[in-house]
Amino acid sequence: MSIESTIITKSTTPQSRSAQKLETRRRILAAARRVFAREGILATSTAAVAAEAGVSHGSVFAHFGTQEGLIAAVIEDFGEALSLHLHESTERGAGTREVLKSHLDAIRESEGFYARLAVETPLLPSEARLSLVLIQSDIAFHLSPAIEADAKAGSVKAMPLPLLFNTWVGLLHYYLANRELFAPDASLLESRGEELLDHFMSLISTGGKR
Amino acid sequence: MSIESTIITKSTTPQSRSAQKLETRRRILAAARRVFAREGILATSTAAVAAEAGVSHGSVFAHFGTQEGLIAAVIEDFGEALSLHLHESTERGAGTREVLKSHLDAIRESEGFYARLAVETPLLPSEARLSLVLIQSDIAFHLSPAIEADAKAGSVKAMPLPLLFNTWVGLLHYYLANRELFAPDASLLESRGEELLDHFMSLISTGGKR
Amino acid sequence: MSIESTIITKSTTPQSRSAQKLETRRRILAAARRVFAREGILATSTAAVAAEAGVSHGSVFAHFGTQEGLIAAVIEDFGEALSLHLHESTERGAGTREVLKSHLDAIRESEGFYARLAVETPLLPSEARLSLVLIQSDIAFHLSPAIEADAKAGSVKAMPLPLLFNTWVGLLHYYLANRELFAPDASLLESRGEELLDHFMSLISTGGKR
Amino acid sequence: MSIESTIITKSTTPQSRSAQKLETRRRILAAARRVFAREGILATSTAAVAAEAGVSHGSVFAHFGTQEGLIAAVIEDFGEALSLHLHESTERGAGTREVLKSHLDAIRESEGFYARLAVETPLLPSEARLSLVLIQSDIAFHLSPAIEADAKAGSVKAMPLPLLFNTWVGLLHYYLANRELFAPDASLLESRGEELLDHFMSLISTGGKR
DNA sequence: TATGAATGAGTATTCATTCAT
DNA sequence: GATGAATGAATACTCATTCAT
Repeated sequence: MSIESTIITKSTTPQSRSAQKLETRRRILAAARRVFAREGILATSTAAVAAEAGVSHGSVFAHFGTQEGLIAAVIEDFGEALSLHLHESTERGAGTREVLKSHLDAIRESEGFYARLAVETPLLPSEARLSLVLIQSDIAFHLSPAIEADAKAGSVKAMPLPLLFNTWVGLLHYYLANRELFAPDASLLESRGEELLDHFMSLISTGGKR
Repeated sequence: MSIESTIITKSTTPQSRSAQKLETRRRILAAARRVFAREGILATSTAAVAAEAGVSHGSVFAHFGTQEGLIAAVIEDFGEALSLHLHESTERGAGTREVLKSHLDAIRESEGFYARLAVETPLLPSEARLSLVLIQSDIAFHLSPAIEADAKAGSVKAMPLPLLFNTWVGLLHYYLANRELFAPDASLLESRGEELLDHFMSLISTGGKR
Repeated sequence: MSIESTIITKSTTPQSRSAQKLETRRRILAAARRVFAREGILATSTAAVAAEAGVSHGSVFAHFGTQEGLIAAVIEDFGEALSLHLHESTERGAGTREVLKSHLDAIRESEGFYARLAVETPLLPSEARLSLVLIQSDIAFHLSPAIEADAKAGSVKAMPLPLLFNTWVGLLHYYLANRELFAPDASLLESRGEELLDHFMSLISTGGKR
Repeated sequence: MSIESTIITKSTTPQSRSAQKLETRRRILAAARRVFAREGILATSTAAVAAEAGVSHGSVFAHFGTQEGLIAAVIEDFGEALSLHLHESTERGAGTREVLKSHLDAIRESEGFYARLAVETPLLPSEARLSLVLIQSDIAFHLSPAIEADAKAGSVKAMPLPLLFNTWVGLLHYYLANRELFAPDASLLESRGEELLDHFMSLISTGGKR
C-alpha cells in the first residue's frame, strides 16, 4: 500500500536527483522484502528483485554492489524499522509480558519476511547474520530490565537470562518456520501469538503467582 | 563410525547383484550424510555426493532419480536410524527427563547432520519436510506417556503437550542453528546438552517438586 | 583440413568413451585456435568457441575449467606442435639462417594464431604468458649453437645472444602485429618472410662475408 | 610531471566558458593517460577515467562521444606532444644515433603509457591505430635524412629504410612489451635504453667504421 | 555544459539431468 | 546396473551509453 503510493508520488512529483536515487533505493529494498517473503531470500534472484521493483537488473548492482550487499541492506533496513517500532511501542517500566507482546506486534507487520529471516539467517553470509544478531540484541535490551524486575518481584523464576531469551526466540522461530503447519491460511502471530505468549509466560512464571 | 562399520559389514559379505545395488545405495546415502553435515544440504551438489561416495555421478540418479529424491532418502534413512536408536535407549516407563536425555543421545552421534536438518528443512521440498515431521512424531510418541505420567504425579506443570514439545524442539534447534556461537569448537550437545536439559526441566517443573 | 577429416572420423567411427572425450577436447582446442586467429584471443567469448566447435557451452568448462584454462591449453597445445615441427625441420648443425628459416616455416602454418599470440600475450594471464616463454626458449635452444658456430667462424658478428634473439623476435612480431599493413591480402610470412630473413642476416653478418 | 604543470597553468588562468570546456577536456585526457599507463588501455573503464579526472562519467561522453573516441583522442594528444618533443630535441643535421637517442628521450617521460600503446595498439579500433602510424611517421621523418647521410658517409650499411626503421621499432617495442621481465623495478629505457641503442647501432654500422 | 542515475546487452561459470556405451 | 561425457538453462555481475535535470 505505502509502496504503491510511493511510486505514484515518485512519478508525479519531480524530485531532485539524489531524492530520486533514494527513492529507487527504497523501491528496490521494498520489492526485495516482498519477494524475499514470498519466495525465500536465497531462492530469489537479483533479476527477480529488479523485476518486482520495476527497475533494470543493473540498477540493483548500481545501488547495492552485490547480491550479498542487497540482502544485508534489506535486513538492516528491516532491523531499523523493527527497532523503531519496538522503542515506540514499549513503555518504560513495562512488564515482561508487555515487552514480549511488543516484540510480537513489531514482527507481525512483516511476519512473512521475518519468518524467512528466522529460517534462512544461518545460511546467509556473515554480514547478514550479524544484522540479525543486532536485531535480537535490541529485543534483549528491552526485555532484560523487565525480566529482572519481575524476577525480583518473584513473579518470574530466577534463571539465566540468555537461556530464557533463547527459549522464547527458539519457540517463536520454530512456529514461524513451520507456519504452514501451524497456521496454514492465516498469519501465525495473528492466530496463535497470544497462545504462544501465554504459554511462555506460564513456563517462566513461578507456580503460585500466575 | 557406525557408518564405516556398516560399509565393512556389507563389503565383507559379497552377495547377489541386487545386494550389490543395495550396497551402492547405502554408500551414497552415507556419503551424502557426511557431505551434507560438512557443507550443508542445499549447498551440496550431486556431483560432490558422488565423489564422496566414490561412485559415478550417474549412479546417484540411477538410484534416487532426482536430487530431491536423494535428499528425501537421506533424511528418511536418518530418521529410521534415529527412531531405532530412540527405541533402544528409551526404557518403558522412563520419566520425562530420561526420554529427553535419550533424544539428545540419539542426536549426538549425528549432531552435524541433524543441525543441518534443523536449519535447512524448512527450505527443502515437501517430501523431505514430511520426513522430519515423522521423525519428530516419533520422539513425541515416546515423550507423551512420560509427560502425562509426570503431570499426573504433579512434578510437571499441566500444559498442552504440543506446546511443551515444540518449546523443547524450538530450544534445541535454536541452539543447534547457532552452534558456532554457542559451542564454537566442540559438540554443542556434548558441551551444553545437560544445561539445556536442566533448563527445560526447570521450566516445565512445578516449583516445589524438582 | 585436418580438422574436418577428424570430425568425420569421429562421427563415423564409434570410439571408446575416453577417446570420445579426447576427441571433443581436440575439437574445442582446434575451434578455439581458429576463432582466436580470426577474432583475437581476448575478444573471443567462451560461447563463441563452443559454437565454433559445435559443442555445448558447458562442455568448454567441463574440459578446461575456466576461460583462462582454455587459453592456456590452446597455447600449450600450439607450443607443442610448434616445437615438434621445429625439431623435425631443423637439422643438426644447421646454420643460423637455416634455423631461422625453420622458425618461419613452423610458424607459417598457423600464422594467424601466432600473430594473435605475439600481440596479445602481454595481456594474457601469467599461465599463458609462461607458455609463450617456453615456446621461445625452444627456438633459442635451436638457435644458440648455430649462432655460436657462425660467430666462431666469423660470419656473424659477436654480440650478446639475447640481444640478437630479441631483435629477431621483435622484428618478426612487429611485422606480424601489423600484418594488415605489410601484407594486406596474403600471408605475411609467405610474401615477406624471405625478405625479413635476408634483412636480419645482413644485420648480423660481418661485412666482408656477405 | 609535465602533465601536472599543464593543469596548474590552466587552472590559474580562469577564462571563458569555452576555455573551461577545453580545461575539462584536458583533464580527462591527462587522467586517461595516467590510468591507461597504470591499468592498460583496454582494461580501463570510462568510469575509471572519469573518476581519475574528477569529472562526471557523463562528461567523458559529452567530450569524446564514445570510448573509442576517447582512446583515439588520448593517443592523438600524446602523439602531438611526442612530435613536439622530438622536434625540439632533434637538431638539424643530427646523426642517426642522436635521432634515435632523441626518440628514446621523448618516450622516456611517458614510458608507461607508450609501453601500453606499443602492446595494445593492434587491438584498438582503426582510428586509434592510425594515430600510432602517424606518430611513427614522425620519427621516420627525422630519422630518414640522418640515415641517408650516414649511409652516404659509409658509417651505416645500405639497406631499405623501412626495414631498418621497423627493426628499431620492433626491438624497442619488444623490450617495452616485456618490461617486467627486462627491467622489473625500474624504467626500461632508463636502465637499458643505452644498451639497446648501442646494440642497434652496432647492427646497422659497417664493420670497421664504428 | 555538466551531471550521475538508470539502463540492458553481454559474459563466465555452475550444476542437475540425460543417455550412449 | 554403472558410468561419465555432454548438455543447456539459470544467474551474478560489468560497463558503455543515454538522458532528464
